[in-house]
Amino acid sequence: MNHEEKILSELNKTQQDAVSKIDGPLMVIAGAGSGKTRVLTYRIAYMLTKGINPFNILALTFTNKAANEMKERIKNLVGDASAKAVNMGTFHSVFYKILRVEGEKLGYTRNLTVYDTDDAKGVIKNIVKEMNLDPKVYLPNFILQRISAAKSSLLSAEEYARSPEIIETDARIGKPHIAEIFLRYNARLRQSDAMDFDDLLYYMNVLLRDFPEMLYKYQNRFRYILVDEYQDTNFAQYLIVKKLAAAHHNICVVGDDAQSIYAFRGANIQNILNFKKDFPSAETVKLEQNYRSTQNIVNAANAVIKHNKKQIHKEVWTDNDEGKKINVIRSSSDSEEAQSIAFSIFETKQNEHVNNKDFAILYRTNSQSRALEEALMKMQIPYKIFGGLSFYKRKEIKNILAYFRLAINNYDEEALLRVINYPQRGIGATTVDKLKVTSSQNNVRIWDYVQNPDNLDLGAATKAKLKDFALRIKSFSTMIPTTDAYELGKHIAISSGVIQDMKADIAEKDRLDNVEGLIDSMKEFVEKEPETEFNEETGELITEYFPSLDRFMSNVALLTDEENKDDESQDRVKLMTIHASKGLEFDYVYITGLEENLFPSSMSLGSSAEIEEERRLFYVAVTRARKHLTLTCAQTRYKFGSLQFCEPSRFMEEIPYKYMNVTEKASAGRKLEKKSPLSFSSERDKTFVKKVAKPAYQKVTPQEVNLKQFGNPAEVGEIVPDIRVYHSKFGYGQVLGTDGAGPDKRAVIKFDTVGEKTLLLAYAKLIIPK
DNA sequence: ATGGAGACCTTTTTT
DNA sequence: AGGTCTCCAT
Repeated sequence: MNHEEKILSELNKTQQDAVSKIDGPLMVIAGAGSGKTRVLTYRIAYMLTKGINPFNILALTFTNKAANEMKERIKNLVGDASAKAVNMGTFHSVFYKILRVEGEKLGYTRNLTVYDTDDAKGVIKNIVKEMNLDPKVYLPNFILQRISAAKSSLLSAEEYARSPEIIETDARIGKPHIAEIFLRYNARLRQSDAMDFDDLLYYMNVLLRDFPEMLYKYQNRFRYILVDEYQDTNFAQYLIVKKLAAAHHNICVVGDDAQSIYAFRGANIQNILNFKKDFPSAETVKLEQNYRSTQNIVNAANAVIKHNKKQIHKEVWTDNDEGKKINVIRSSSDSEEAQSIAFSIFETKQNEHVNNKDFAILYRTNSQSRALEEALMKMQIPYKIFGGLSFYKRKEIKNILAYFRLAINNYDEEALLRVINYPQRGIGATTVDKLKVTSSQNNVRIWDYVQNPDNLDLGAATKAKLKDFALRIKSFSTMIPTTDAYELGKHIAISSGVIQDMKADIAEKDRLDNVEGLIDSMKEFVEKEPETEFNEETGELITEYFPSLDRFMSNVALLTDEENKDDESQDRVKLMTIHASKGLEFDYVYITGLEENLFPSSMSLGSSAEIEEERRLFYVAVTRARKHLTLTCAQTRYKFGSLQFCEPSRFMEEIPYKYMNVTEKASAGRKLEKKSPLSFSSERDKTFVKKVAKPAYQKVTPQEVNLKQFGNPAEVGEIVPDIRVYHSKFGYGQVLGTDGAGPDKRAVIKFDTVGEKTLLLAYAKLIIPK
């Protein structure tokens, strides 16, 4: 059997169709758990064994996680080299790479910075302020949504300002200056050599629209296009894909309309519904066999999604066992809900000899994670929160990254404003305001004034401080080409005073650890085998390059989450929002907070379209489970610090009772007599409320708890050859030897799972196991 | 210029 | 409850 046949032999008939039809347009409607990722990865592997150049394949995903996972799986099928060479990533990251190279045609440079949502909001806040508008009327969030919606539908700021309908709408809602803000916002970003998330898609469209040679180049480069989660693409994404595929027509889109959960940010289900119109010769393959879940789960999910009117017809079915009934636990309060989940996990682990990592707890909003964390801590169950306050969104990380950004791109104004007085160097709000005002009046970049403040109305001491700051940043900038990312990162962290500032405050310990963690990751970046890159002109493979700070930053810019490659080696319960769980699967799943106004969210009660999106979200949640599903809800919950009464979610009642098993929990764990599964008399509700008691627990940070189970933090002096240590990222290992002294002392450690690493002890946080 | 006290708002979901 | 913003005292 040759390689090709082997690939096909591991698939069912419909999957084979989806994999082997590589020429011409194809739409794959993939039901939940039907092996969608398998089809995508096997399809790419199949193409590679057929001799297609990986350079000509473009695979677009929605999240970094999905891209990494697919890359990993293709590697296992066809080997490292060709897997690496496939152009694979999120829409945003792939187009960012292209725009860094081609952006000069659009007036940007290679140092192009990406502004995240916080940066964008900062810009808007400044503009609202300098226009003397009421910040309560012109809320940054709202403005940004308007701008984002416009850009996602490829409407420029000028077109926005010219459109009578839009102007009328904005006037009607009492915000007539949005158009002006939009114009200034774009100008400000351009001046900062920066793009926001939506710009990456918008300008990619401009590039393909206004530069025929670019269209030609990328059409020929990306001869085979695959798009994952097609139901979640917005207009800008849709049009890029359509344009790129227009020459060769080798486009395969994979999606499931039932799992479209991003309409709120502009995703358009019509894209998948209209695929046949755009590509009349398109074939459609429907994957309907679910390999993931038990019959109970599949049946329940089907019953739920039936309540939606708009959908592509499909019958998802499974050959798997009937499985256990879906558990429903109703608790009196949010903290009790969390406790009963923790207890259920504990019990299941005992009875079925399974691991922590086989469990996932899903919730609608990030704020629900707190109660769950507390309960898990109390029961000593290790856990990991995915998403939420992601690593790269933490203040200390953003601060240090702002230094890096500013060193790379001196015009990055948001980065400049973030660090101009951090750590404090006597450049206070008054000075900064003066800089902002003068800069916007004279249309001069703030950076230029910081470098040369002589003509400004400022005291001599202040001017000296500004110059000093500029010189320092400049000195970082000049080091970029010659100093690797790790060395320069370390240098900036220290000589900017950031490290010292955090060391001064013992309460900043965790933050310091995070910054040191970032610098550790820079060391890894410098040491690891370089990513394969292409020379844009020749298509030639480049594997050797200098691991400079700007390269590091271009890799990090669009990461929204910590790398979690070693997830599976960490035995922890997983906590995440349902949105973040899309595409993943777990043996045991808990869906929490099934209450009206929470899930479905109170924000979505306005229209049936929004309720349907919430229902699809619930469908996604249910179909994450392989073996067993538990639904939980509480009768009271703290919201904004005050106690709220909650009704069970309508979604629970959409699951036929025959698939469920209902448990009611009072605070003492006492079982209550039950009548109908989900209705409670108001009187009983009151008795529940009385019993709500705050558990007495000691407030400890997750880090502390997680460390405690492994041992005590090691002093640098304790690290000697032969001892066993634990590292939060690499796990257990043995010290082979040490080298250097003082802050430069290093240890070579052989880790059980990841092999030998050299760590700088001042940065590595090692633990001596109990 | 800085820091602390108090008012105020928040919660969808993410690249 | 927790974070951010505003105002006032130092």
